[in-house]
Amino acid sequence: MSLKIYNTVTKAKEPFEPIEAGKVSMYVCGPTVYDYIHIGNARPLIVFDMVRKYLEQLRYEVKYVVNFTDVDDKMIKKAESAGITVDEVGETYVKAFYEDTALLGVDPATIHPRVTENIPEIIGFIQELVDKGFAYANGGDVYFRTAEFKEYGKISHQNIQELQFGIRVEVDERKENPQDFVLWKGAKPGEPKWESPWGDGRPGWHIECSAMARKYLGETIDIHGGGQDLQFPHHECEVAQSEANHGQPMSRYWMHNGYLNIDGEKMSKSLANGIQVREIMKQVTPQTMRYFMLSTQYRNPLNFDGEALEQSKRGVERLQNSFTNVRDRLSKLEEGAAGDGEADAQLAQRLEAIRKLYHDKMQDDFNTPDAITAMFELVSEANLYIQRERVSRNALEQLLEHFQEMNAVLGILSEEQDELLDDEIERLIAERVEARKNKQWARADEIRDLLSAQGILLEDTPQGIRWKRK
RNA sequence: GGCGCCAUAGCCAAGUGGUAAGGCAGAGCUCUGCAAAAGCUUUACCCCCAGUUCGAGUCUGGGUGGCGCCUCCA
Repeated sequence: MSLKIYNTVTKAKEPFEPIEAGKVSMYVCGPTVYDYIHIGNARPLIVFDMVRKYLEQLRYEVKYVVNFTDVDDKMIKKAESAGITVDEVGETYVKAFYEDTALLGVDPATIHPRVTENIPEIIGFIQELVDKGFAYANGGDVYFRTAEFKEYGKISHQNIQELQFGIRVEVDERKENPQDFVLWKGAKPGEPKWESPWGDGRPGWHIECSAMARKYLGETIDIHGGGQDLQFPHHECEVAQSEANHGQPMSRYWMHNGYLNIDGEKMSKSLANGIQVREIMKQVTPQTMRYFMLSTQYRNPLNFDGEALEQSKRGVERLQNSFTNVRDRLSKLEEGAAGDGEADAQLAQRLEAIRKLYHDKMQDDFNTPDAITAMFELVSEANLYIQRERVSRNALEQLLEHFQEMNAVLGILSEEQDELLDDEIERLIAERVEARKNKQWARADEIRDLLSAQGILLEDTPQGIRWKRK
């Protein structure tokens, strides 16, 4: 089996073939840095982090670009209300972005370019469009001439004639056609501005991605991703700009993740149900959040609520217990321990089947729910195996390696080794071992309760005592 | 008005022609000094009605019920 990706443009799963063998260029639209990122931002971040990591697991060299929009209306408004500069707003929330994504187990992209650092490239891009007749200046603004781009509508699958323009947002009278969109906005007094052939101003929203994708990844890239909400108008406009200018596809594959709803409703300012990542992550581990986000296929809608989170937490506990217990069993294994040859052979066979399941599902348009199922099957095998009297070092290591392979992409297990780092606790554990040997059950229970109050759970196994943090 | 998505057990969620994965929760049992962890057992007329087919959650048509987009929300 080979990797298949659902392409929004063709509405079908297509075999993945990058432009250059062994390499993948990937662009995902990042946030406008005017506030802390919210739980809705977290979904594409986690989804495409997973995609990137899986591609890397397949040995692709991935160049991953996520931009920051650090100048636009919202930025300006924020700067005004906070009494600071637009640059300062950007600095603050870019920094916060890195902190918050780290809480989600999301790795930084290869490059995080900012709009304000790419103004010359953006102006150059617009100039090319003007020169080619795909754009026109009017009253300090520059607009894209949608009538000149025949394929306008191919991302959102909208018939341009049927779109109702001006319903939600007023149509600017400087446009030739209502469906035209702005590439360059003339600056109003007090707004951030850059010099351009059309007067002082700043880039429109869509042009930045076209310009930066080209600069960092080339005229045609392999994968372009983002939330479904960006499908129209943002990606539609990006495609129009880039393909009008270059005469070749902007991206071979377009991926869009589904919406994240909150308590069954769309997250919106009017409902005031937005949840900041940094707030919710005070209560949730990265593993639980990723489990939650990846337990539904990325294209489907996902509902965020307390129960879903609780269920995710329990699921992670089962996975984590198994992983930790395998490692514990390995640590207690005496030198030269031999397993049961037949059982080991059987296990090896099962592990291979589970590994295949994982990859088959991941390669089917990143079916992470089924990939997680594969991990649960691994849990079942692991739990049965470690209860055997005779186990082999090799088999235990194999189990751990299979956990780790899946986890490298999913990030739903903590692989950190807990340390006790406390002599008093170690003393109590040792004392309890003695107490149990002498059948002093009252004392044994007392110690267990004592440690439980300190967040240390004790579990008795045939191989000895096992402890873990709550 | 146009375009599109979704409907599977109490909850979450796979499955796209061959008599329904997995997880959470619940019940019972086993193991355990007691626990915990774990194991075993147990829970589905796949929204409705037609049709295609030897055979349909799975394809087609029609309903019903949710939801999204239609210029700056990931």
